[in-house]
Amino acid sequence: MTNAPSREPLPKTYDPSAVEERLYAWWESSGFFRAERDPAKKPFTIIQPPPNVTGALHLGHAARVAVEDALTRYHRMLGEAALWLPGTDHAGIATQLVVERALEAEGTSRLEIGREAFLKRTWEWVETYGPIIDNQHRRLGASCDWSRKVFTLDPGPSKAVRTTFKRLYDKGLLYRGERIINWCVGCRTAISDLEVDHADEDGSLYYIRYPLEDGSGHVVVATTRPETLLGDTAVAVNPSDERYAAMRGKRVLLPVLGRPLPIIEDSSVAADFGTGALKITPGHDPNDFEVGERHGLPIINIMNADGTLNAEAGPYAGYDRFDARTAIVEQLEREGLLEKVEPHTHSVGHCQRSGDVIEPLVSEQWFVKVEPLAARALDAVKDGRIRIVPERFVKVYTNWMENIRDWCVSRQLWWGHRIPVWYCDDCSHVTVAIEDPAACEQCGSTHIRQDEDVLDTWFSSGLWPHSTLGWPEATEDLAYFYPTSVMETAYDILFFWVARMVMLGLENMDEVPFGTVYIAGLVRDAEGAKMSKTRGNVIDPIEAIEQYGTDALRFALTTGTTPGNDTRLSESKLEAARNFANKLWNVERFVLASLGDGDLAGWSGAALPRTHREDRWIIARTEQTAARVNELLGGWAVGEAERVLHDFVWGEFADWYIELAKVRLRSGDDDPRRVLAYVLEASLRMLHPFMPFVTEELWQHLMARLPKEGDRPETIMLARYPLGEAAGSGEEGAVAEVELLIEVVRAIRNVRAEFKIEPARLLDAVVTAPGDGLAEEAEAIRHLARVGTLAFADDAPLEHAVRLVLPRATITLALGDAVDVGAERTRLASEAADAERYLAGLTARLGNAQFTGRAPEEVVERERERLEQGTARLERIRELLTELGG
RNA sequence: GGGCGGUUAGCUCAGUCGGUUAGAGCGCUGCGUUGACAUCGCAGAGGUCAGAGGUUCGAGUCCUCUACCGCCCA
Repeated sequence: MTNAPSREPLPKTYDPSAVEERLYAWWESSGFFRAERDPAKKPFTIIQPPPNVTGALHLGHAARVAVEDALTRYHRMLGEAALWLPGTDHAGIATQLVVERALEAEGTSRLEIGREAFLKRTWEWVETYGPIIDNQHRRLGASCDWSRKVFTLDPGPSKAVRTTFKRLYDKGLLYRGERIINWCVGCRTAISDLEVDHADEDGSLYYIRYPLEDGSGHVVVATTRPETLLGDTAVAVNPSDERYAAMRGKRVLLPVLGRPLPIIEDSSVAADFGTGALKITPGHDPNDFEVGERHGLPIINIMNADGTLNAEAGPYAGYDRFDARTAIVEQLEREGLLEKVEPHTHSVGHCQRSGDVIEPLVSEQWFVKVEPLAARALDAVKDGRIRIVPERFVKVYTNWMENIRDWCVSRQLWWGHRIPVWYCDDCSHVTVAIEDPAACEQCGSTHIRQDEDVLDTWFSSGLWPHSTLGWPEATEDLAYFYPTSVMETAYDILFFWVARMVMLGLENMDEVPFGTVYIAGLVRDAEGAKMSKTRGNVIDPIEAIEQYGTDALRFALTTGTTPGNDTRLSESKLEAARNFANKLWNVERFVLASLGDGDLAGWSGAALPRTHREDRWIIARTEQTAARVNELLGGWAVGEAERVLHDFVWGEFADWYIELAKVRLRSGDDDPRRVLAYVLEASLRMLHPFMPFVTEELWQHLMARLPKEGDRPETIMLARYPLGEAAGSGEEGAVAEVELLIEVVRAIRNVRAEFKIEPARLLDAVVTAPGDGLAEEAEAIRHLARVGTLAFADDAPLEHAVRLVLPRATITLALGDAVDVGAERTRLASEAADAERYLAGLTARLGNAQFTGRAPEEVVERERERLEQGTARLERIRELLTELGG
């Protein structure tokens, strides 16, 4: 693999497709991405949030990659041992559903082919689709260490899962119990509270009469789910509810089934909801389950795993849950037990994966007792060991941690980490082990069966920052790279993932998993809608890359964005980013063409020419930009750093320095050659983390033309990031002079545009300004503002001329007959009015003793200078008005 | 019900410690093929920083309230 740049001149426009795959292959095969442990270096570690192994990357992933890669490349260029560790997630439910769907299309099912064949089939699927993700990452330019890539089901992470399970079990933090859980009939598994999406839906509130057993009347209960009455084991009222005082101790008869139910009193019943009497169904409602526990009520489960009713439902056994509701309501109506039906909006839980309505039901599952884990996780954020960016998410995190409930971790799936628990048929002992046991640890019987279920996928991803580095083995990687530096992820998985990593990281490692959590926003389409396949507004990152280039996509996704806020991606943003890459390309084309054959020694900084103010100005601005960019990146403000770089490269270097340099090069001044090389090379390095491909390509071409100075690595990836330590200090004079020059040029161009002077016509000008600075820039002014004869004098004739009064200079432009004295007078009068208003404000401020006394010295000083300069300018405008007879 | 965010130019968004006459991209208007770039250049228009009150010498930025939009949790 060679990356020798061609000697051909660069094409007129940047063509990413001619560059990207070649450079990536070269980087990868050269081992530039590999992180080496080096005690002399500071480690910088990012563990990549593992995407679903069978999925495809979407723009959200692309945005994550853009930021993580930028941070990794930046820290690598700072000389740190930068590790970006890639991985994929087996994504239990999602993957199993995909394979089940494929089986369904073939007319079979997982139950038909059995567990072993199903798993074999799923592994085949993973092997087929898994590499897609990796290749998409390569297209995105991800500089991750492929040699360390991990999959959640690899032996290492699997052992980490089992080890964690056993440790938590031994500590009593993992238990098996009958609890009410969220059951998804589509996925046929329990899911955790977090995997349930709640949506308000229009339903009905049914008022049902439960006759009193003694025949003395009835109690009316209100419910949104009448079919669950089949599982009722009580009716409850609030003890302070006088309406029901007479019912105390009585029993009612359950409609349909005729089962007698006690009337119980529980303070959790809201007297103002419905009738104040509540049916209690401990087997199918989370609140009722708690009421049932308090009152020792029996639990009746009326439902099968597929959502049909079981034998407990009596006449309705075998009915689908929704059909049962209709049928039962009809029966109640027939029997006169349905008092009324009111429209009612209530919150209905749906499975995040399948969309099915969730059934709360009682089931035996494994739970993690999270309270003790959460307490430590809370402290880690409160005491600053973990910093969340942006800070407002601390509150969200804290609030969740403080109200946490036990985590149901068993899933009735086949795809995933099988629960490392074996039940003994002989003595019923439960054996929990890291290695598969051959016999019951208590009685030695070989009649043991492993738990059928697998663990929640988040259980394994919760271990990710340490399991990927080798835990539970005490590897050198773990010792060196843990705790990791930053975890970047979108806010939608703050609880799912970040919170669990903190809890489990602290539990296993006794140390936080990362120092910073960088919370990103979501990527939306141009209209602000969430991208989704059903909505059809998904932009495929690979298509965007093919159309605009990887650098453009990355730049468009991240520039001007801010952590935690959503961003919109549109064609126009992609175009703007592509144009910027092309601008950079053409800046280099100009620089290369300008280098000539002369001696360029000193270009890299040590011996740069620092005599001409223009050179001093752009060198200072380069340093200031670098300092600013480092400051911003230190505060994780990636988007703002990119904007600063964009504005510097385009708005200062290309628009002004290059245009000024052209003038000097034409007049035989060689100094700009080295300065151009220096500024461009530094710009490429500064931009490299964000636009890796175009900067590498241009850097290689540039380096081929420049004498070797200092350490020159093979790749820009390993070049040192500019720090801008000098920050342009001592160059304030040069900077101010060039800024004045720019003002003068702009002012003249403005007049040319206003008066519609054709470009070919040169204007004569007289400039009045203190000092020699502007006079030395005469050539620049003449060329950039298209001035013919340029004189510097204290005075100039006003006839057929326009006079521009700038804060630090006055320009008199000969315009011939185009000048209308009346219009000039009006223009100047309005400028004078503006200036007066401005000066009045300044005078008032400076006249205020509170201001001069309390404001910092430099602020007051600055205001004084403004007042002085503004006053001088106003005087000149007034003189001019007098001259014009105004 | 509790919490969080947003409201800044026609559109999409920046704006870190409170300190110029508030910025960028896109769009818009006018001019333009001067040897890096028309994926471009030059010039310009466009803002009561949602509203009200407060703190401060000074508020887009801090505090309180209100309105609308969005999200999270229950």
